[in-house]
Amino acid sequence: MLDIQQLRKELPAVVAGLARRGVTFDEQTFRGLEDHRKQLQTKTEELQAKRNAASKQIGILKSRGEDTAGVMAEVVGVGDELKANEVALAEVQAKLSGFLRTIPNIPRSEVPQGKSELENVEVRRIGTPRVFDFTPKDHVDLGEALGGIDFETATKLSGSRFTVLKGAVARMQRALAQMMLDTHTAEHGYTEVYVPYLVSGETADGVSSLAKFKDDLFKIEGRDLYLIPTAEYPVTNFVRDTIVDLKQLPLKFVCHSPCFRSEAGSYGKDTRGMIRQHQFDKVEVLQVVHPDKSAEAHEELTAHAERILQKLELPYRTMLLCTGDIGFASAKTYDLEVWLPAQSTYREISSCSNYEAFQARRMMARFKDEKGRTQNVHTLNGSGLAVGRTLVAVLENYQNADGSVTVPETLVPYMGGMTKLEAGK
RNA sequence: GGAGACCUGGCCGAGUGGUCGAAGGCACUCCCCUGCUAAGGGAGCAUGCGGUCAAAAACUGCAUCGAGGGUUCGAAUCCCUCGGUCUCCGCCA
Repeated sequence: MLDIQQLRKELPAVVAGLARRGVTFDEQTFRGLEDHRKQLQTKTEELQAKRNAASKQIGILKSRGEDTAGVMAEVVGVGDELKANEVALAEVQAKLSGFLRTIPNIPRSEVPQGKSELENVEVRRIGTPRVFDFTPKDHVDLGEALGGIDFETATKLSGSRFTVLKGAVARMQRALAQMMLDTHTAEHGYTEVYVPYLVSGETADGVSSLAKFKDDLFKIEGRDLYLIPTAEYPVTNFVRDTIVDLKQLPLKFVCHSPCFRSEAGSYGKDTRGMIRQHQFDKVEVLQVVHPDKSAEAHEELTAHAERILQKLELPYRTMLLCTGDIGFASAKTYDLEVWLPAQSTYREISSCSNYEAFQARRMMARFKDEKGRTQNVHTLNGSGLAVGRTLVAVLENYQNADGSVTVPETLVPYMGGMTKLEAGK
């Protein structure tokens, strides 16, 4: 959510900032609602003050045993008038809040202007894609030949966009998650957390706009519960409605969780394989920081995610998303894209965002600053990494001509010493 | 699933219709006193949204005692619904 104070005082700057991401801020509607709100609020509070004063007076008179009829008569009509105003005010405030909560964040100035992902900017490219002396298979062919990926059974159980993993491939997925967790806790200073995979609507709306994105979430029928699309949902809400002590910042959490996405609107996209699934595992890193530190923390957090790719020796590139491709709540986002030889292309495997105070305002996450004033914290998070896609990348990049897959060195200890995935083993 | 108890400020804890945003204590901050890792005295110390204001400070209005409704001139206090916590029974991994 944007800062209402900023909207009141620096509206042109906000309008310009949003225009960069192709969003037209409806000034008319905002001004109309805001004026209406002000008028109703003033009126309502006046009436409340009147009622409060009279009631207090009645209390005093009664305690003295004096007559209260006169004062009573004065407030006779106030109740109804007040009620009407309160109802109207609540309506306007709900509208205003609903309006504001669907306005996306303003991109930072260094975020490049652009319309779509085509205009994202490559920041760096690490590692060189391997040159194969045979035609590399994709993970579907590799996995099925190894007996480790079973889409048929998954489809029988749950329909499309689900996967069953077996044997050493299933273990490799577990190994990847373990390695990521160990790296972020032992080397990067994050605290591991385990969280609910179902969250309330309020929690969901804290990190992003529930109104805008509820079609992307799986909802529990008849209950105010949603399957999390990322651990960001529960973990960022740790600080909802709290005032964090300055000394506690930065908070750094890492969480391994399954993620559930309805993928409504992506029919026909990535239908083959386990690139786009209704359920996948992800290790998410999150930070809650002092506003002065978020830009720096964003670079650091992105480097933490990159470290996993480096350990796995997977070629990747880091993209700075342009204004047209950046997420709703984000002020700046880096995507990490891993090389997939079968597709001869880089595919997103991580997204690292600085939300600045956008989420903090939505969820009332604050801290007391050096001068003792309450301020919103800044929140950041990133995938470190999407485990399913990492498995895909390892299978494809480490495949051999005979269909076996070499286990990346860093994973060997997590695989019980196994150095190669082979069919039938 | 059944029965009962309960939900007040960072924490503990008073308060069952009227000068209550809320006693007291602890914690914390500042000041004073004190020659010793302590004690004493004083002051301050919730959050949100408005207004005065360029802004800060300050002042001020309104709201908030789990959430939402209701009764009332007036609700932390009474009623209803929901949520949560605890205890006992049942059931279960």
